[in-house]
Amino acid sequence: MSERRPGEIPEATVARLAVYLRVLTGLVDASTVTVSSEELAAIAGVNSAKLRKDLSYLGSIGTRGVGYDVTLLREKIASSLGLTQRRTCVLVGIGNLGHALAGYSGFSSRGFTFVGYFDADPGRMGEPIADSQISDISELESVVESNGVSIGVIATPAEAAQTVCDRLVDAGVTSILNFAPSVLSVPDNVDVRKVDLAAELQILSFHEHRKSRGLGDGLVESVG
Amino acid sequence: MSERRPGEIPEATVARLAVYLRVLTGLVDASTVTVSSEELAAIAGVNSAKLRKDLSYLGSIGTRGVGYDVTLLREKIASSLGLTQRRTCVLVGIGNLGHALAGYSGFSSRGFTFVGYFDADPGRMGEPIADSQISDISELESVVESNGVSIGVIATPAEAAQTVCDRLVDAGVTSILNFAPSVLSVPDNVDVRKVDLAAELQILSFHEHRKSRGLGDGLVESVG
DNA sequence: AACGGCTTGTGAACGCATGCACAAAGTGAG
DNA sequence: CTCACTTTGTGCATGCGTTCACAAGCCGTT
Ligand SMILES: NC(=O)c1ccc[n+]([C@@H]2O[C@H](COP(=O)([O-])OP(=O)(O)OC[C@H]3O[C@@H](n4cnc5c(N)ncnc54)[C@H](O)[C@@H]3O)[C@@H](O)[C@H]2O)c1
Ligand SMILES: NC(=O)c1ccc[n+]([C@@H]2O[C@H](COP(=O)([O-])OP(=O)(O)OC[C@H]3O[C@@H](n4cnc5c(N)ncnc54)[C@H](O)[C@@H]3O)[C@@H](O)[C@H]2O)c1
Repeated sequence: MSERRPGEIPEATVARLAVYLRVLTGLVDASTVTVSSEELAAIAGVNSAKLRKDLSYLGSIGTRGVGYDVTLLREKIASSLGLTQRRTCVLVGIGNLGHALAGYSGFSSRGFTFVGYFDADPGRMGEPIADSQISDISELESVVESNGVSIGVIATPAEAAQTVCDRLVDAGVTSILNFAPSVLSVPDNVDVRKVDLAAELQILSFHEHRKSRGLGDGLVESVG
Repeated sequence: MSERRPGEIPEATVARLAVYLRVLTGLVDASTVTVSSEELAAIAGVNSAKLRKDLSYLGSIGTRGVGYDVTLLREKIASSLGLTQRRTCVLVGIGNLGHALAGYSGFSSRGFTFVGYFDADPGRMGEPIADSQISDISELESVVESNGVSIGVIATPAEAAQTVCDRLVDAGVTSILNFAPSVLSVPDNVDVRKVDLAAELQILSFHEHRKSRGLGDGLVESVG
């Protein structure tokens, strides 16, 4: 009953696998051959037992008494994350943030190929961007369909996000990364991840607040 | 033992409070007076029981049979997140991403004031940016100390992140938002949140992989 | 003032995630 | 081959987070 089917990796683990992958790539570059769970966990900033449990979902990869083969482990994680094939993406909303994302080389080096950059502003049409150019949003569907794009990145204002999302989904996109501060509704088969930078700062603000509260006195304010 | 001290809000709840706050601000703008947990939860995209439990950590705010006073609830959440005072921040690393962040108006409108933009590139010194200008990284400490800055945002390359982080912490910053793909070590009293965009795409990639696996056959690939 | 209808606040059950602690399993020396 | 040493993989306990379900409480009506 508590058995987890092979291939069923917990969500929290998946998020950390991406971190391990990055660390391992660094180790490969440094020609490191093997690494113990203790070392790897230290670099990745996690508990070593947690790391071993995470890796155990991929099967038995390590060698007791030795550790993990860096190259092999890296490949195994990449394969689990579906990174053996490059994934095609489109970016919608080429403003402030969109330009930064388009100019970032880290996506390509990690296996993501952007095949389209779309904006609604007619004045931006044709503007060169990252070895390509900005296309009109009207071409979204044809590019998505002809390239079999599976991931859409939304960097439009919040008001436009749901509309853009609907168009992406209708065209066949099944994963969305949303930078707009808005909640998207999508069918069950579509995954959405959001990046809410203002919320990140507010969470930090909360902890600042909590810390400064503790300094003055040990009293808890209570009304009523 | 299972009692939670008043003021002790779970981490998962804090993250959602930021979302509720944004939704409520929208409702205030639309002159909405009261809202039920069911309505608010629908807009925020969460389960209504979860929302009520989240709000219950702030005290008893709603009115049974009626719902929540939008303005009051908004203020209560803002206060819990420590947003009654504006928070001062600095941004380090004014490249691709740094420019986008500096040009974003959403931070200021949500209570965050950036009092310094720093870069190590001498060629960028004095370049105008967001009603201010780029300062040399050597001025970091004095600006942080004289403004009582509590939040530092790092948008430098990964190699520089730990060094910048150490300087921020030494200067008195106690919260850090890190965009560089690197794990930062900090003292216990400092909070770090990281935004790893490539990891976000990799998590989506995992789910794409999982989805496409289920389509072909029910077989699990296993290498003996 | 009593009642019916609605919505909050929360007890309780469940499931997921974390971390300890150790048996199992491999290595290498002698 | 045996033994001492190292490190993995995991059973188990604990804690956190989510969801259900409902008693408690408030409002408007009669
Ligand atoms: N810039 C940041 O650092 C930052 C930080 C946090 C959140 N965000 C969020 O990211 C999103 C983008 O921010 P930005 O600063 O780049 O805004 P921006 O206004 O600079 O850019 C938005 C772009 O989207 C385009 N657009 C508008 N409607 C569109 C549509 N229907 N289809 C296609 N394109 C459309 C606009 O023409 C514009 O180019 C916003 O939702 C913002 O809240 C940005
Ligand atoms: N641009 C993106 O969309 C994006 C996406 C994901 C992650 N990131 C990460 O965000 C970070 C910044 O990305 P970017 O695209 O803006 O890179 P960038 O190279 O355009 O900008 C980095 C800036 O940091 C400055 N810098 C370098 N060392 C410094 C130091 N010690 N002190 C102060 N400033 C220093 C550089 O002069 C440069 O201006 C990187 O770590 C990158 O991996 C960026």
